[in-house]
Amino acid sequence: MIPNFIHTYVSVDCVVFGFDFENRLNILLVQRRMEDVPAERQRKLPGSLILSDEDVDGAAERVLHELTGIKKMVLKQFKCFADPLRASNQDDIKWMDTEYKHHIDRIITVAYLSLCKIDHKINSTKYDTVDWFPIDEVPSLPFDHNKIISESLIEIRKWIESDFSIIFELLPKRFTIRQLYQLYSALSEKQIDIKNFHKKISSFNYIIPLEEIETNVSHRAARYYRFDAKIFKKNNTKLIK
Amino acid sequence: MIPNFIHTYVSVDCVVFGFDFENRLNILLVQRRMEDVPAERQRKLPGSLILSDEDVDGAAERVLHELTGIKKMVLKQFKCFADPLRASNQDDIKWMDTEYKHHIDRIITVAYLSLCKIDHKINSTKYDTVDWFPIDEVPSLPFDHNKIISESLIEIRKWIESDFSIIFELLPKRFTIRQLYQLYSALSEKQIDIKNFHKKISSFNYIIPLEEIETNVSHRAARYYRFDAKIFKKNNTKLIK
DNA sequence: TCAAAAGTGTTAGTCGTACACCCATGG
DNA sequence: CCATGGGTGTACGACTAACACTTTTGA
Repeated sequence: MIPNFIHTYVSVDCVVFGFDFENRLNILLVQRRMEDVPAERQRKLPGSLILSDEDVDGAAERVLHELTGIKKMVLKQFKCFADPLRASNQDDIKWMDTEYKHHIDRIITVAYLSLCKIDHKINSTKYDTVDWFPIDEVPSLPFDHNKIISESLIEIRKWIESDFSIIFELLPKRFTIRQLYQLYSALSEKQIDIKNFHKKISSFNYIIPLEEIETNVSHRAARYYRFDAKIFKKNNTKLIK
Repeated sequence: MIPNFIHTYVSVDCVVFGFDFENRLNILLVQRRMEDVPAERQRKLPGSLILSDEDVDGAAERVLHELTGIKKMVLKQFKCFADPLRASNQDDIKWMDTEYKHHIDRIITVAYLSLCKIDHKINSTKYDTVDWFPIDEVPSLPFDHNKIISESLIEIRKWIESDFSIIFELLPKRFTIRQLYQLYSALSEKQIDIKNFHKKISSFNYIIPLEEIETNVSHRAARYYRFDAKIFKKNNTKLIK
C-alpha cells in the first residue's frame, strides 16, 4: 500500500434523459433501500461499481441494461467526478457499507449520458423502483449526484449541437414537427421561429412525412413524420447550426 | 475486499499540444527511466497517480506544473481510459513496480488536454527529459498512450470549435494572420480561403493590430496582431462557425 | 364564427465564397 | 521585373429572420 496515492473503487453513474408529454426534460432515478432515512432522500442516479474484467463503457452498458431492460441504448461518457469529499457524507458511507458489504470511504465515478423514449417500457432487473423526474423537480440526492445532473444538462446540449440526429432518441418513432420543435427549444439556447423551423425541417430528405395526422385536436391536425437514420448518415452533415 | 469489483489506482495523463514554426502540431513527451529498454521505448505521456487528498483536476494541474514550471495552464478533462488490459504489458508493469515501489497490475487513467506556446521555456521540476514531438512522429508508447493521443486530436478539434479563443494559447503573443490561418487549418476540417479568413479575422475587435510588421521576408511584410481576451469575453460569441 | 395551430409564400438582410486588383519586398 | 504573399473591394448566391396569408379543426 502506498499511503500517498489513492487506491479506490471506481463506479459509473448514468444520467438517462427522457422528454415527457408536457415538453419537459426528465431524468431516471432509482431508489436505494436504507432504513432510518426518509423516502425523499432515498433517490439516486443508477450506477454501479466497475467489475474487475470491465471497461467503463461496458460497465455503463450493464447499468443501463439492468436499469431499463433495453439492449442497446445510446450512451456517452462525459466526465469523471473525483472530489475527495464526494462520498464523505455519513449516510452515503453507511449505504455503501450495506450495499457493497465493505467499508468504502472514497470513490470516484465516471458519469454517462444516455437517452430514452419516455414511453418505452422500463423493465429493470435490478431496481424495484425506477421513476422519471422532471429536471426541475429532482430532489436532493446523495453523493454529488445533483452536481452530476446539472453538468449533464450542459453536456446534452453540446451533444445535440454536435450530432443533431441523437435528438430523435428522445422522440416517439412518429412525431409532429411541433414536438421536435419543443424538444429542440428545451435543449438549445437558440430560439427559432416555429414557422421557419417547420419549413427547414420538412425540407430535409431524412424527415419522412407519414400518411397519418393528429386526431381530436382543436385546430388543423398536424402531420406525423419519422426520422430516417440511413438517409441522414449519407448526408452526414449537421444541418442545424 | 470485494473480489468482483475493481479496487485500483487512478492516474491522470496529460496531452500537451504545441504548434511549431513549421506549422505542425506537436505533443510533449517525457522520458521514463528503465534499464534494459531501448531509448525509443522510453517515451511516455506525462502523468501521475492521484494523491489521496486530490481531485482529478488538481492532479492534472500538478502534473502540468511539474512538467513545465508554468503556473496556470488551460486544461480540459476529456476521457477516462479503463480497459482492463491497458496496463498488462510486462514492461509497463515492471516500470510501475520501480516507479511506484509497489506492484500494480491494473490502473485506470483520466486523460487531459492542455495547450502551450511552443516557444515557452520548459522548466520541469520532475522530469530530466521533456521534448516536443510532431504528432506524426510520435513513437510507439507504453500503456494505451498512443490511443489517448489519437483521441485527443479529435477532442482538441471539438474544443477549438466550441471555444475559438483557446487557439491563441498555441500562438505566440504577437502573430500574423497567416500563422493563425495555418494553425486553424491544422485543427479544422473546414478549408477557408486565406483572403476571406484575413478579412474576417481582422474585422474582429478583439484582434488588435500592432505597429510591428515582419522583417526580412521576400514579400510584403505582414502585420503582427495580438488577441485581447477581455474584449473577446464581452462579445463572448464564437465567431467562427 | 372564433381561436389555435398547420402549412406556404414573400421579402429583406446577412454572411460565406470566389475572385479581381493593387501593394510591398527580396532576389 | 518577377514571384510571393499582404491586404482590400466587389459581386453573386445561399441561407436566415420576420411576418403575412391561407387552411383546417373543434368548440
